[in-house]
Amino acid sequence: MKKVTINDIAKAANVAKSTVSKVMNDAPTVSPDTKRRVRAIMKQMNYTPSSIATQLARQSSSTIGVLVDLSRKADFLNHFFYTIIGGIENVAGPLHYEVTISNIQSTGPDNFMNRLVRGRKVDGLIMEKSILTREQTEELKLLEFPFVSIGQIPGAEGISSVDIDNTLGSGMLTEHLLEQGCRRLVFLGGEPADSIFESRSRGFRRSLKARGLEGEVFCGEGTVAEGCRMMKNLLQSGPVPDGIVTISNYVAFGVLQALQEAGLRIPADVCVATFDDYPLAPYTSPPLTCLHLDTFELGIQAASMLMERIDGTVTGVETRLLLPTLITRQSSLRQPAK
Amino acid sequence: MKKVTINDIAKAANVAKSTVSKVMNDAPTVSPDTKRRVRAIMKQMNYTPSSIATQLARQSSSTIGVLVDLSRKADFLNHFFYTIIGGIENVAGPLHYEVTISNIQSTGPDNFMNRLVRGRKVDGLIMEKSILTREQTEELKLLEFPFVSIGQIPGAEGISSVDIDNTLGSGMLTEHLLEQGCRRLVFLGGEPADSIFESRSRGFRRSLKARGLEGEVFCGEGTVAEGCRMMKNLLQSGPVPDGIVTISNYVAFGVLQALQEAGLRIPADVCVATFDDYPLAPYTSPPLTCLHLDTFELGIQAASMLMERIDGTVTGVETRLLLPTLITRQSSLRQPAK
DNA sequence: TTGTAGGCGTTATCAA
DNA sequence: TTGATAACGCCTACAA
Repeated sequence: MKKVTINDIAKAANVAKSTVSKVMNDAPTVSPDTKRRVRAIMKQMNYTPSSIATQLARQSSSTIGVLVDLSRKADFLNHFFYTIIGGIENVAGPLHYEVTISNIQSTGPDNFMNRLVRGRKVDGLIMEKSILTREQTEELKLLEFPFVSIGQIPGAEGISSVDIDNTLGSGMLTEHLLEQGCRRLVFLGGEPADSIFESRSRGFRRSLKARGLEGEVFCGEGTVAEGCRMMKNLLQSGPVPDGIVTISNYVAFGVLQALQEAGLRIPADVCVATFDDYPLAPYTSPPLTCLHLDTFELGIQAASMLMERIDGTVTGVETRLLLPTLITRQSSLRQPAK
Repeated sequence: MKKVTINDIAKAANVAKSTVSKVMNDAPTVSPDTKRRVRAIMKQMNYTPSSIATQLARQSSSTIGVLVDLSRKADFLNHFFYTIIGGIENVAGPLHYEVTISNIQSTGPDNFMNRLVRGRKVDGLIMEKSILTREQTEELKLLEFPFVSIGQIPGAEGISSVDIDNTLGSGMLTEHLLEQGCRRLVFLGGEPADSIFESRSRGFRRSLKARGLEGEVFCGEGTVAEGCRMMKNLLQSGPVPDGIVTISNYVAFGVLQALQEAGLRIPADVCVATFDDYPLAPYTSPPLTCLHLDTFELGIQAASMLMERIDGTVTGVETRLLLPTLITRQSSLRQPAK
């Protein structure tokens, strides 16, 4: 596979290589005639320009980087990664940008800041909210390097981000349960350190307060086992709640188990509604009422925000919040909708 | 952010830029003294070499491409993508290779073959078995372009690939059920056109035959609903099987539902064992016996095979098969292991 | 409308 | 041990 370069084309077409270059970029200062001729030769010789040489000449990598922490296995990203990447590629591709995945290893001088940012391997960066340190975000801002966070970074101002509107989302779940006649609501969450727990539980409390009600919030590991344990505790101590909002499908699954073991009827005795809509959620017994999060759109928005910043169209800080969708199923439907 | 180049360093250090280059590559023909001096200046001026310029000079992109079809939503990759990428990055990263994800859109002259392969944007390619056309694989072979397939391509010879040993895997599941005393076994699969169905059902049949037994094989869409439907059909027509091997967690989930609705006891009346080990599998009722597939290792093997071919260490065609792991849970354990 | 020449930031090959 | 100098393959004034 010997590579044919712009020079070969120039020779074969009997023109200067600058003319060939102009043809490739469809410059208006080239006669239609030579354009045709050069193009024919390019096709005939099976020529494709070297993207690397173009990048060097243009001083742009035409690549956006997606930074992940591959050492974290049970990540939010784990389940949504493919879809998010799909969304990103969906806007980057048509703009002739490549998407590269980079593991963020802080080890040595080979870290992403040097490799990708200073080494100009990428023109911009997208990452999950919690993988950058404070210093790293500051450095990126200082370098005026374009980047967009997926998920809002709590406490960090001046960073553009896209996120699901978690607070609104738990409001939707909560109000749905209230509409179904629930009055003693409980929110079962995950890791308290995770900012998602904060925003979701906040929406829960706020919705209740708007109706003059109150509800308790619990947190744990966010696993099936933990959801089950938390629910069992609730059943033993104090009055049994009649509506449960959970932070994830895992916790919801544990809750369903605990309730069934206790012989409670769902949704007659207790309604359950949860964040996330995993593929199996329609098939639990009973099927789970879920809040669907459009992660493909999350990727699209993140990438389009980034592209705006890369080409300089937009400079300011911006946060876009996406609306979740409530999907009602049996676990919360007391009077089946018609 | 004004960029400091090799020239700036050369000037500041009072040496030729070729010397600076040598220092960067730790050439033995540079005195330790100047090395120290140049390095100090590089650090002081916060210099990082331009990877693009390096790539052009070295005629290598130091990038491997992962080709996916992002238009296919419910893909095998959907669930394992993150882990596979993790494995790939795990070998590419330390070798200073970047990993870029590319959507395979055949549209126009902007297809991957031109953009990535001919445009030399990547040094090699990894893709899922079924996204390349026959012509494309032939063209890659013709160009002697390094690529590795995840999953064996049925009928296509001369392509290096990594795969789970599916035939062996269904053998493991089948024999496990036989050991538990099952005698009337059935295999419930997915799309018959998918080569995975072929290899997995083959292993099922082969295992039974080795013991002088036979079992029926059914196929469908591979969804929960379809699994449920297939199982119900089985319960109505003919003798009820006492052991079910399913091609995926989805089908298994449907099977569990059907069996429970029919009032059959698991595993007393019917045992269930399935391919794949999704996060919720330990929490179904009863917990599912699964065949765990090490997708991280899949990524590792694919990437290391590719790297061998990129640097020319290995040239021949090779297929690596990975051993799955049987994880026994209640759905198939008649006499609880001690 | 086309061609010439220099630049993008490295690496590599020789001389010095 | 170092330093010119020419690649690498493309883009972009500017000149013809």
